[in-house]
Amino acid sequence: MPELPEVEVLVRHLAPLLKGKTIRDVTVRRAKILQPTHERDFKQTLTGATFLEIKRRGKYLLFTLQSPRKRERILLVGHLGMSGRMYLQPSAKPAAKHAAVIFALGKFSFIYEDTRYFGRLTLDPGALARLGPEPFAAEFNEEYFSRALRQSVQPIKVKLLDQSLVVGLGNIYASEALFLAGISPRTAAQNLKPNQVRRLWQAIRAVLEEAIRFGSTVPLDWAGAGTRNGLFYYGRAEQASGSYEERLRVYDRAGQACIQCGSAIKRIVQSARSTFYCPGCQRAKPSGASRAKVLETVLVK
DNA sequence: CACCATGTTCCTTG
DNA sequence: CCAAGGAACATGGT
Repeated sequence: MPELPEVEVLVRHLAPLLKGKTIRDVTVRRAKILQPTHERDFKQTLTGATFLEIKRRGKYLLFTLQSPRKRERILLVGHLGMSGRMYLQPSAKPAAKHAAVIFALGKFSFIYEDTRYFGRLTLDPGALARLGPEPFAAEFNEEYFSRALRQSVQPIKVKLLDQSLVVGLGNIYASEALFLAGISPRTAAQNLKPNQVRRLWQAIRAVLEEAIRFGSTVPLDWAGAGTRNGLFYYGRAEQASGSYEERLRVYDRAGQACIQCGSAIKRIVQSARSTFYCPGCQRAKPSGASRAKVLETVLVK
């Protein structure tokens, strides 16, 4: 369940539940998830340690723990990959089929589950060094963004997935941000006009912010079975469940009418991944005036 | 059976 | 050395 908003909401959910809790026992069912940390070190370091703080960096979860013996602090780095989940459940309940790591905390256990095992739960912070600025940080300003885009010939959609440019966007929110900004996903990054760069910069923050707000107000079933559970970006799944409005404007809506102009949403493949966009609102050569209307309304909220 | 899936890393190519 | 493209990772849903 990755992409920044989902991780942010998860971190806010977990923080009060984990703070102050001590790990009494560690069960590793899939050592692959710990790489490059070895299972032995992992267990030895974390058994007896107490959770102090839980934060987010990009799509990574950062757990700071207090070592039982030494004064040293421990940094546990988590990433959900494509299908990872984290939640607490009563210790008596048997762990899920794809539970990769189980931390016994006493009455409850903290579970890291991952069907496809693409995620990580490791003591190695190496991946963090390659990350670009946080989208809501001051370093991510228009000047920085514009300069970085000027150096790339890649299609803008592909470039937005590059976590060294800015962290947090994934395949869903990259398409959503481009729709809000009224920019074609095929445009080479370096060919964006200054006003497009500004709109995109605003749109990135707007989509992520909107999604965090949505995820914070929706009841989420973190540990339940099925395809949902904290996957609040699935607008259609939520709608099927009853009370939520559709939230995604273009993602996974190929063939449906654009909410802004009525054109049929298109699906194309870029870098072997699906991109969704509106051929009416996101033209390579912008001509009309009816663009970025939705962005305006999102910015106002 | 075929194709698709929220992500990142590694290898190859230019 | 760098940028870009694609395969690989592993499992499940449709």
